[in-house]
Amino acid sequence: MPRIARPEEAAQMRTRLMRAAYAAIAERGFAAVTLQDVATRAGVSKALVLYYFTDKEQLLAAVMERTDQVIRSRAERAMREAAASGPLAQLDAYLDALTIGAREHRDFYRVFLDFMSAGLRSPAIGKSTRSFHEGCAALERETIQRGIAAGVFRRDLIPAEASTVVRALIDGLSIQWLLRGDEPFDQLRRRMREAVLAYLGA
Amino acid sequence: MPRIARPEEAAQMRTRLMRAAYAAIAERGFAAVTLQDVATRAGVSKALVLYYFTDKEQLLAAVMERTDQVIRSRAERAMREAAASGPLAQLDAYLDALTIGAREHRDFYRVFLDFMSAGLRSPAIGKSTRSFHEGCAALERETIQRGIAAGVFRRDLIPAEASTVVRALIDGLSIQWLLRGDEPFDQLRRRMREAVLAYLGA
Amino acid sequence: MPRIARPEEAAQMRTRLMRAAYAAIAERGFAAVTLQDVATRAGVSKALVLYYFTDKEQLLAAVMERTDQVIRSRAERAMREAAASGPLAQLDAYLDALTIGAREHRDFYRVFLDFMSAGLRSPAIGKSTRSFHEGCAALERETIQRGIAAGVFRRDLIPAEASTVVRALIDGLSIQWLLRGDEPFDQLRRRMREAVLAYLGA
Amino acid sequence: MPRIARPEEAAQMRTRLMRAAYAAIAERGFAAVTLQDVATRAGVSKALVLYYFTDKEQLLAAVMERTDQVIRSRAERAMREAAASGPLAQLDAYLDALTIGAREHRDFYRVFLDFMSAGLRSPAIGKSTRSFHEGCAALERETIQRGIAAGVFRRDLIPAEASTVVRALIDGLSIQWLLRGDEPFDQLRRRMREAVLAYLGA
DNA sequence: TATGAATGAGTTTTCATTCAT
DNA sequence: CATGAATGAAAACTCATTCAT
Repeated sequence: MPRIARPEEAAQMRTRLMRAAYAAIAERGFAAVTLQDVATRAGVSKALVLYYFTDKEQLLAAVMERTDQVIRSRAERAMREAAASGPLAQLDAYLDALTIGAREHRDFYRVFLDFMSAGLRSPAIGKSTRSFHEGCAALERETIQRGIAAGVFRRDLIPAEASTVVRALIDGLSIQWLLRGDEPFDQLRRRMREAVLAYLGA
Repeated sequence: MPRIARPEEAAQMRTRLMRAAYAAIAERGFAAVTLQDVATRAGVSKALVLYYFTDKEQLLAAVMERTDQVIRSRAERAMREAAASGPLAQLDAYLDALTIGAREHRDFYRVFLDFMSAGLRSPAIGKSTRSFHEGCAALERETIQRGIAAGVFRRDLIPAEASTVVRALIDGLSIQWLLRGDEPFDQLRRRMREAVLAYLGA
Repeated sequence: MPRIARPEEAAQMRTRLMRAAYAAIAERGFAAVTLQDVATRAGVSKALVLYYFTDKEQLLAAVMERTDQVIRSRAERAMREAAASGPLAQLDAYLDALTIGAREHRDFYRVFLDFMSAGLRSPAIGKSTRSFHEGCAALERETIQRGIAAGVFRRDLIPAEASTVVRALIDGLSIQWLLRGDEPFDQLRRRMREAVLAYLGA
Repeated sequence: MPRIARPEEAAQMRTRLMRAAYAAIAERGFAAVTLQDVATRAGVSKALVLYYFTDKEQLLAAVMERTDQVIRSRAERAMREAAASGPLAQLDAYLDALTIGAREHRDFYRVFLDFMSAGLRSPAIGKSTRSFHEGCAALERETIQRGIAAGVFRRDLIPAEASTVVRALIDGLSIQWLLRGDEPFDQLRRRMREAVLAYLGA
């Protein structure tokens, strides 16, 4: 546990290590990642990883926590910026924020898939994956409510239910795209948008 | 690689080992499963596992392959039996066949989540997860086509696209239910049915 | 331990297994040979090997014992047949009998090298390698004595010493030939003959 | 694969491990040596052995390589020092350098015998045993040439052939001495010297 | 702060050997 | 006689973690 002499540099190093770990998980899979992988990728010694994170589990939990924050705040910002343009534009902005690039999306779902699985056994990690799901659902709920109010979505939707369904579509379609391996990213984006809009009755 | 003297007993033992492995994965996770786990659960020695399966990877690949077969053939049978009762009944039969019990469903998605992830790196396993997805999609496509023809589903659906979406709903909702941990199983079933029907425009 | 119901067939099977073991050692090396190797090569089950030989060590000891007998009796016969033609012809006959073919010689020294090493730790095997060395030395001694008596070899030779040296030449040159891997077999035979004759002062 | 912080200490540890391995091979035989043996003998943990050597094969290859270097450089030095005293003295110096003690010689040929055998299947090890043989042959060749030039050895010797024969005598006699187990070391030395001189026609 | 050195606990895998049929 | 099934013991190797510097 580092005594924080220079807090900023410490935070930088932690970020560097978490990024290295994220990349390592995306490439080799959660279970196969070793501290050596992370250290090598970050250009530091294996021991340093455990200097900044108590143990491997803590590092990995921090990775998911950070991933949750990064992705969700990007989505939030996008929605805020599109708030004035109406529910449909806001929904598009949200979906765009979650699918910014093929490489990024592939890496994210590789990592996320592993974390969801790991979260079933590790409470610390489970907390972050749930936080991500719930955070996203909250954003979706908001847009859905507006859309219902604005009359662009079906009247009979229950926002809490519908947001769960929207989330399921995003996860489910992304996972299939990931497993297929060769499907164009644009097809995923189009399909996701259409499915969500169809479900919402837009 | 045993030369099989009594084929039936050999098949029984293989099944016993695959079941033990399935249970072990559901409980401890794909990556954490050891041959010892499997052996202990099956009540045999560690070495016997490798007598029936060349190595750990082969065993695990066989587990996913068998799981694919078991689940899919159950779904197929259910659909065949409901074929006469119309598309809606057939869809219900299909969904019921995929959600026969809380315990079973939880175990299946725990295992399946892990296998999807593992399949990204191991071709042998990837083959089975894709086979499962494609097999299910084929069944869904069939029902959707009938539903469109019978006028109970939206006209503008493209069966190949719609089956992908239905699959996404089933996977996505199941995963969320799994992660939440405490949600009643009936709620998942109801939500799944409603979401699918809403999407299909029934 | 087989109760010898049909002694001849039992002996045949033992021979078959020893031959298979010999070939396996030549190919894979003494240490790497498994009972499965031997069984597969002999076309029988692994368990049968241990039905005819108490354990692996016994089998291997028997292999060396048999090899000793086969090679030495061949050399003896050759020498007996050449007995009338004088010491030089007898020496040639002896050397020819020990170097009947490249393949055979390579296999024999591969196996013999391993057995010499193994004999350092296993008394049963050591007995056979010593027996081979001593048996050969006896044959050599005999010829040397005749050669000295006939005046074709150096007078100052002490047969017991000289036979040891001749044996060293045969072993040492064969081992070098084996290690080099690509040297023509005829070169070994020529060199061996010349070295022996030079040493004996012929 | 340690990045070396203190190169000297690392080299010391590597040497310590190679010595331990050498002793283990001499005692238990190449094939029977385990990493645990080596570790125990070196007074370190099993894992440390693999910290310094990628795997068991690398360690063993390094042992033979080092043995080759140690023995050959001793022989070279001895010959250099005796260079002024004439070919016969140089030959004696060479033979003395190769037979410095019963214990050492026994260990060396135990190890060497195993390595020769192992070198037939492992190229890395074969390289070292060949290097040893060739290096020794080169030294022998040199002395033989001088001896011929000085008129103390037979005129008709071809140095390249003769060095091979000398090497065969050294190996062959040493192996027999080793197998016999109880023969006085001096007898080996005397016999070796006499056989070599007799062959060279001194 | 940072790291190389060192280790212990665990995992897969191999194989001689036993045993019931 | 012969074999497939089953096992226990041991081996190489991996890796998170600790520690001295």
